[in-house]
Amino acid sequence: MRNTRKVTLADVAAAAGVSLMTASRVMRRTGHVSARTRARVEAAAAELGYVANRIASTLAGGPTSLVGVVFPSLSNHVYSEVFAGISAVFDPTPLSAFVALGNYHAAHEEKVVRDILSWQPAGVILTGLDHTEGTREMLVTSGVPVVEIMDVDGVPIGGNVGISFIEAGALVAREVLASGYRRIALVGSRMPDDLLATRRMEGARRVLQRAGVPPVAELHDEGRSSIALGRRMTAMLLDAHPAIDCIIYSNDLIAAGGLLHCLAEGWDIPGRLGLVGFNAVDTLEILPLRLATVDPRRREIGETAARMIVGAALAPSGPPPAGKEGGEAARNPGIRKLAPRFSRGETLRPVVAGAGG
Amino acid sequence: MRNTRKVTLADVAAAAGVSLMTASRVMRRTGHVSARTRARVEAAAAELGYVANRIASTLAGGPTSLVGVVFPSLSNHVYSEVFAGISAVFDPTPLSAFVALGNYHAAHEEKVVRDILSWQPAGVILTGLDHTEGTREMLVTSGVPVVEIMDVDGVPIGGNVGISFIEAGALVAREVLASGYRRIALVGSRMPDDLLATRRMEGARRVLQRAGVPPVAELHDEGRSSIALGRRMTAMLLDAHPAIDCIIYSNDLIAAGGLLHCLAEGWDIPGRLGLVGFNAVDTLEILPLRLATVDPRRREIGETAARMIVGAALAPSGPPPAGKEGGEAARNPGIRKLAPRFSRGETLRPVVAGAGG
DNA sequence: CCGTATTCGGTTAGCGCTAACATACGCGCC
DNA sequence: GGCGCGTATGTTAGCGCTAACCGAATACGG
Repeated sequence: MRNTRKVTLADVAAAAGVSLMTASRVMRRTGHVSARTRARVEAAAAELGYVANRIASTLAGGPTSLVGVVFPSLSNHVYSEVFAGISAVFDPTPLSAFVALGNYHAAHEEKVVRDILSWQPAGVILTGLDHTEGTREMLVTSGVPVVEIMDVDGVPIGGNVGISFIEAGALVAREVLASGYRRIALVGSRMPDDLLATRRMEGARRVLQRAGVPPVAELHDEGRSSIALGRRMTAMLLDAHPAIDCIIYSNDLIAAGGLLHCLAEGWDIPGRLGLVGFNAVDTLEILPLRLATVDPRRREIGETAARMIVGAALAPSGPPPAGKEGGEAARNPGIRKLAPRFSRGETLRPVVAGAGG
Repeated sequence: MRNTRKVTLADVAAAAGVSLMTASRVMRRTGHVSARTRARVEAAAAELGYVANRIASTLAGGPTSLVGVVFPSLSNHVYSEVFAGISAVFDPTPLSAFVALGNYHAAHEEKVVRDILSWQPAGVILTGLDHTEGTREMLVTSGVPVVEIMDVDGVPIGGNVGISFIEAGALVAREVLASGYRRIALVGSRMPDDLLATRRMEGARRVLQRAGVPPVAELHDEGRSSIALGRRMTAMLLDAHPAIDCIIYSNDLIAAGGLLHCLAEGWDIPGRLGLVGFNAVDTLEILPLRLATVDPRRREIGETAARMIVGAALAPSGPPPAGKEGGEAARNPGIRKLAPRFSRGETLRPVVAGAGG
C-alpha cells in the first residue's frame, strides 16, 4: 500500500471509463450527467481515494473559498471569540478561514496581507481601520471583498462592522460621572500598540475634560495585560495619588488585578473608589464583586463580518441590474455600527440623580 | 485609478523589458540575474503593485506553505494558546497556519481534513489521536507530514506531541490520595464529546479503584464548561452525596465554579473538602484560593508541533543519505511525550506522610 | 585566436483543473 | 425527411507560474 503518488481527476476518469470533463462535472455536481455515469465516477473516486485539488481548480477559474482573517493576536481572548463567530457562520458555507496574526504591528500586517492576497482569497477580514498605505492599496487593487472589524471610527476600505471605541470610552466616562466620581484616573496596558485601547482612553479623556474634571492621573504600560500588571499599576497609582476616587482601565484583566489589590488593601469599593474595566470577559464572573465593564459585542462582530463576506463572495455574479457597475454593489459589504453595552456591576456606585453626564 | 484587473508576472516582465522567466527569477531570488535587471524588475513590480499568485506557483511545482491546523474548538482557551505557540514558530518561516474547527465531531473532522488536503498543504496538525478511518487513510495516502497534538495515548499517524491524559488523570488521583482524601467524586463537562477530558477521568478512576477507594460518585454533563455549570453540578453533587471529601473536575473552569459554590456555602476548603481542576488557566489566579491543577504545557505542545512540521516540510529534499527511503525519515516528525505539571495550590491539603499514592 | 568555464537571459512544456465550445444522439413536430 | 430542441458526453485552450533545458554573451588562459 505505497500509493503515495497523487491521484488526479484524470485517473478517476480513466478508471470510470469517461472523459476528464465528465468526471469534473460529477465532482462539482454541475451540468448534465446521467445517473449511471455519475455513480460510476463516484465509485471510481472513492475507490482511488481521490482528493480534489483546489489549487488547480482555483487557477482554472473555479470559485475561491479561502478567507483571510487578520487579528493582532489570538492570546487576547477577545479575538478568539470573534473568530468563533466567524467560524460558525462560515461552517455551512464552502468558505474557510485562514488566520494570520499581525502582532500589533502595521508593517508586519502588510506582509501578512500580501501573503493572504497571494492565495487569491474570496475575502479578507482585518482588525481595525489603521493600516499602512500599502496595505490599503493592495486590497483595493485586488478587488477582493474586505471587511474591517471591531472599530468604526474611520474610513473603511470596504465593509465595516464594530463599535466606536471612542464612543465606548466616552460612555464609560459618562457613567462614571453619573455615579458622582470626580477625581478620575486612567490606566492602560499595551498602550501605544493597542490602538483600540488607546481610542477608548481618548474617548473617556475627552468627556472628562469637557465635563471640567480632566483625569487626575494617567498611567500607561507597554506590557501585555495581566492581572499581575493590573495589581502593580494600581498600587503605583494609588500610592502617588491617594485622592483618586475612580479608575478607568483599558481592559478587564488589569481592572481585575486592580480590584483584587484594592480589596486586599481594604479600600471601600465602590464607595470610596470606583473601578471600571472593558470587554466583559466572562471568566471574570468569579471576582468577588461583579466588575463594571462594557461588552463590545465581539461574537456578533465576528458573525456579521463573516456574513458580509459570505454575501459579497458568494453572490457577486448576478447580472448587473442597471449600470455597468453592477458587481460593485455586491462587492461592497456595507457598514454596520453596533452599540456597546455598559454594565454597572458592583464596582461603581449607583447613578446619582443630577450628577455629571 | 480603476486598475482592478489582475497584474501578472507577464505584465511585470513586459514593463521591465525582460522575459517572464527572468522576472520569475527575480521574484524568487534564485538563479543568476544581474543587479541592473533585478533592480528594473523590482521597480516594475512595485510600480504595478504586483502581488504574486501562489495558486499558480504551487500548481507549477513551487513549494507549498500552508499548514492546516484542526482544533475541536477555539472558544476553549487551551487551544488558542496552542495556536499562539504554533504561530510564533511559523512566523519567521514561509509557512502559515490555516485553522479549521472539528467541533468535537469525528465525521465533521473528516470533511475538514479533506478540505485541507485539497489545498496541497505543507503539513497538517490535528488535535488528538482519535480520527475516522477515512481521515487516517487520506492523510497517509497524501504523503503530507502530519503531527497529532495534545494526547499521546495511542498510535499516531505521523508525528505526535503531547502528554498522556490517562497519566495526567492518574497523577491527579495520586496527589489527591497523598493528601489523605478517600471519599472522592469525579465531575466532568462536555463529557462524551471531549475525549481528552474523558481520558483524564479514566486515568483518575483507575488509580482510585486500584487504591481500593473507587469514586463515590460521578457526574457528567454535555454542556460546555462554564463557571455557572460548575456551580450547578457541584451543588447537585454535594446535595446527593454530602460525605464526599474531594472532587476531581475535568477542567479549571467548572472547578472554579465549584470552589465559589463551596466557599459561599461555608465549606472548609481544603480541610473538609478538597478540589482539583485541570489546565492551569491563568486568569483563574484571581480566585480567592489558588486552585490545585495540572498544567498540560499547551504552549510547548504548539511550539513543538510547529517545529516538527517545519522540519518535515522545509527539509525533505536533501539527498537520500543511504537507502532509497531517504525522504522517509525527514517526513516522519517523531514522537515527543511531555510531562504534565501538577500544582497543589490551596485547594488540596498538604501531603500526608504515609497516605495513599 | 580558440576552447572551456561562467554568467545571464530566453524558450518550451506542463502542473490539474475548468470555461467555452463542439459533437452526438434521441425525440417530437410540421 | 428535415428541422429544432434538449440532454449527455467529448475536445480545445488556457489559468499564472516554474522546472528543465538551451542559447548568447563575456572572461580568460594558453
